[in-house]
Amino acid sequence: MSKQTTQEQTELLRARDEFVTQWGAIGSAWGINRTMAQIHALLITTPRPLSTDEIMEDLKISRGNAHGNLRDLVGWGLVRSVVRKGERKEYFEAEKEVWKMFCTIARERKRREIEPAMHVLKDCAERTAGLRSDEAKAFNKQIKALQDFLALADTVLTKIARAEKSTVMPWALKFVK
Amino acid sequence: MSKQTTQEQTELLRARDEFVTQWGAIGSAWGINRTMAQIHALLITTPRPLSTDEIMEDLKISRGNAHGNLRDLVGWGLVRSVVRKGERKEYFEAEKEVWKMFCTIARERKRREIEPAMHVLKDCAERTAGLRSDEAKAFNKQIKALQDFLALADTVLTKIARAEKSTVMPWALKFVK
DNA sequence: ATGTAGTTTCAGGAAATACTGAAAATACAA
DNA sequence: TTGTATTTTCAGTATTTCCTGAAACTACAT
Repeated sequence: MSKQTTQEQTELLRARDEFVTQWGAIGSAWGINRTMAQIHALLITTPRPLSTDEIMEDLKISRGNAHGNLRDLVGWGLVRSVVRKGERKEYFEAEKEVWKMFCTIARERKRREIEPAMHVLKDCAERTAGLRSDEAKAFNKQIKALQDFLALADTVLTKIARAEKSTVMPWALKFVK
Repeated sequence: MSKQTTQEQTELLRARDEFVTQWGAIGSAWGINRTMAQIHALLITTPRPLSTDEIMEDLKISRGNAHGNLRDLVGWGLVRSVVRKGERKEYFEAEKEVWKMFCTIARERKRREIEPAMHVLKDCAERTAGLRSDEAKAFNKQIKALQDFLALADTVLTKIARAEKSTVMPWALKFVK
């Protein structure tokens, strides 16, 4: 292996490391735990599936941590486990196509967070629907405004996430201009 | 004050409380601290500006906590402080129009989180642009795909957040059907 | 049955984050 | 000035969240 190649490999490893680290930090700003974001970052930038042990070693994390976060990623639908025939060990690979990733994340966050939020709003709106004081009316109106907005956002997101990339992209590009 | 009125007031307070509590929980799933989300929820559903002391009492939090989170909300542009003439105390009121709220949040998250993310990607792409191994090429390609997607999303969001509600809503409604 | 490779669980500990409360600073009035 | 109301800061503490590591479990091979 030439010196040149070794240097290049090092540079690639460094870049991937930087990406993994930073992606973890970014994830936590969006309420996603650091390790989960890091594992995801690692998997989407590694061409072959990785085993739990490889991930543990690369990120210097414990088995329990790697295991749990991998299961969560599988639960989100962002990662799938693959088994090589003749081997017992489980390997993991991420969906790499960015558009699909986006759709999956949108769908899941919708299910996990937007829908519960809508329930809260619905409940608050119903509980105050009959009240007659000015303050109660204002409250009810404000809650309904939030409800309407969320419902619309939800619908738009759903449509986008269900559509094919090929139908949304041209529209998005047109929109941008 | 009639018994009827008192009951209604209690019901309103309960509903607001429920909203404030749940909104705090929802906020933390999106990486926003619970108290900040609660103060925001309180302010957007209260018709008049509130003082730090009123907020402290309502949410049962310390002065330091209330103060810091109020400053953060002002920093986000979601809340502004108002001074009643002849009074020293500072009062706070939230932007209540949901569309404006959305635009503000979109603008700020873009500035605080999407832009840093784009820098990371740009850096990783540049560092690996010249490498020739297949793995490096694949890495570079994947990073660029993320970059393109984020850039597009960023632009679309910016456009939407800059546009008037009156221009976006009809489009959104049309899109939904 | 027994051994082995691999996975899962979870009690306890560590780290990150958020909060309190009191003291210091500030701003204004008399 | 001096006093008073209000805001700001921040060291220490509490809480939440996350992680470790080892033991229990599972599945399969011999």
